[in-house]
Amino acid sequence: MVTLKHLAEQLNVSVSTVSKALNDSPEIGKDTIQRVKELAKHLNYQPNKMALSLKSNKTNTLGVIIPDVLNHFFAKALYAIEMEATKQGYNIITCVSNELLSKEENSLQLLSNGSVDGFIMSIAEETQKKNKTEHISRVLDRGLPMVLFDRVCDDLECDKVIIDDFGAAYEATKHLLNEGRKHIVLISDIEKLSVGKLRTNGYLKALQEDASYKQEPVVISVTKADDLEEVVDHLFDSNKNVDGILSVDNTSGVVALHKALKKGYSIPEKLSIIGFSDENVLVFTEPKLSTISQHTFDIGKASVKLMIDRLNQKSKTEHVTTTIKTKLVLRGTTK
Amino acid sequence: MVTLKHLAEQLNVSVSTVSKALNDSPEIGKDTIQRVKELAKHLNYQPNKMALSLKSNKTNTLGVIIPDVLNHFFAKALYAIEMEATKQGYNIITCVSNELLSKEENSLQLLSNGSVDGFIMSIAEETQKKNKTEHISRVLDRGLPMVLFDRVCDDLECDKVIIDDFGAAYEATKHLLNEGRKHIVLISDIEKLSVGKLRTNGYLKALQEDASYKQEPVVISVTKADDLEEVVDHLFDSNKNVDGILSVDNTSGVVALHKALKKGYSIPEKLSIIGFSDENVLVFTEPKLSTISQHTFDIGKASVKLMIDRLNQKSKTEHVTTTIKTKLVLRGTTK
DNA sequence: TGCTAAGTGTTTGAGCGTTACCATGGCTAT
DNA sequence: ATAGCCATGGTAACGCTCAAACACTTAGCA
Repeated sequence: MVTLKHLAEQLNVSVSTVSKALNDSPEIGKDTIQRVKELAKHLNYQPNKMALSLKSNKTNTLGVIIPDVLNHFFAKALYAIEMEATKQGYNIITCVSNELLSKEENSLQLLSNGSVDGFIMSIAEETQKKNKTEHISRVLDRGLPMVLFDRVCDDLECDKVIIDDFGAAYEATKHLLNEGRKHIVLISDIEKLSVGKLRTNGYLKALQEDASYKQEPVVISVTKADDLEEVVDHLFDSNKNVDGILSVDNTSGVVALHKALKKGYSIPEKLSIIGFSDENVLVFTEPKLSTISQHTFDIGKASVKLMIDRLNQKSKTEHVTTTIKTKLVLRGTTK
Repeated sequence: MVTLKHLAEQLNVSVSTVSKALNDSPEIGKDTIQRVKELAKHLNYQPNKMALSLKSNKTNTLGVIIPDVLNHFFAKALYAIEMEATKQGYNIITCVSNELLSKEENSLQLLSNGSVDGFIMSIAEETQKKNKTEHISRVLDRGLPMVLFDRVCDDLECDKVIIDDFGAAYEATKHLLNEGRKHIVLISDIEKLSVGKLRTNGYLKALQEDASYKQEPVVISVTKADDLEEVVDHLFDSNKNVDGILSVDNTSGVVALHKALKKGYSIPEKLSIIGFSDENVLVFTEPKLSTISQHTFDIGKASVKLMIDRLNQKSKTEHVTTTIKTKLVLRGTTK
């Protein structure tokens, strides 16, 4: 690895002259600057990142902790974060918590040693269930900025990027009601998460507000351990007259659609289905699933922006919560 | 941030005493060690990563460059890499090349400044098409180790993790032939990639070896720009008698299955389909797609292992290529 | 003419947080 | 006394930047 010292020796000047020359300092003569730069280019000199970070106490690196890369939502968020971070001159160190509190604690711990300038994260399922946040507060106390996205925690004082989960589910349910649906079932594999609860509440509220809706609300909660297909089968068995399904997670809408088609429901004539996701699953369904689009890319991008704003201003301004708009996209599974 | 200096001041000992105490040096008295450790724990002291890296010229960080996080194969590989790296005490800096040569060059360049101890990467599509590898050689020349996985390049002297693409496709085609299929079509959206070509060759070889197979081989190549569904429609139109489909990429098998069902083919009686992927898409199909399983998790894990082996031995041993076994998993779309 | 003042281009030195090596001082045992 | 051991302190170095110091030139003025 070629260092300033090497350059300095070759050019018979001091290390700091080389340093200043490379940084275009006005203190240095023009010809010297040129000589230095030429040699630097020729030897393919790269300033050592670690030395820079040590000196400046800035790493230009963000820690990103997501619960699950195999979940398309998080993969896309990660993609957006990586894109935006790169654009802004930051690298990202990625950790996957695997929905586990312990891994989350571990990752935060390990990266809080000057490895990163801040964290962008979405909280693990276990963490939300147990409602443990000390590990996060500890990071915050150290003065490391943090942006939480999607799965946030109201108790924590930091910047956040969320969507209007309640409103989105409310609007989707409203749409089904306006179609004249009389037996709308909600299915969710995220009922334990903050976002899941909010979406369920949106559904309940919409039903409750509609005086002409007679049916009791039906919330079907699936856990990771359950066999999703079995649950969906059971859904149809125990709700013979179902004419609307709202899936508030990534995948159950697709499964419900397949099962419904197999059972001979005519879609969207007799049964409407609305899913909750980005466009990833569309290639897999026929007709195309109507969905609430989360604009995942914008969520990731906004998270990075908030982080960089925070890093650029040491003055401790109020914490910001950005809400990304969702959009109900009607395709083939709604009237 | 609490440093050795802080601890030293508080304890009225020198910095080097603290350093040695924390590292359990036999030079230091037992009681001192204990006093130091207690305070360190109490103040939540963390050794500064940057200072350590600067000193030791080791970062314990790996650069991971993948073409596309939204592709399930790469997401899973990334997951495996992250898991294994964490287990071995390494962090990963993730970059997404987006299948672009320029981003790949950029990422390698930016991280070759002492940010990482080595690279694990899979080559971008554009890079493979243009067959440009100088940016990779440059990294290798600098002495940074690199492990290429899946999309490799034979010209580069480094460790590699691959699967037997040729053999896997050959075996799958053989299976279709053994079922008595007489008109087997291959569909691929990765025909431009090294792995795609190998798989196609496996298919061709199997057909060629079967004297009783009369039909000309049909290779349908889809590009990103094409509408996959249209192409599949066209496949069925122009191959009325198709009775076997081998999809050598991640998604086209699922689309083919859907279209075939819609067109009324009875599967697997009249038509067999074999896809090429991990288990991710299964939840979306009915019947379940038979696939060649790539053991993506093992690929990621093996990549990290190779890298760490390489890092732990400075003696320049021969470069290794690990081949991960594939497995033909027969489910609902084959007899 | 001689001396200071100001400017120019450079070097020196300290410090970021660590650790490795060497030095020091106090003690005991011969 | 002095060799030998123990516990600790001091220094340099990793690669970098920044403030301060230093030469050396030129201008300004008595």
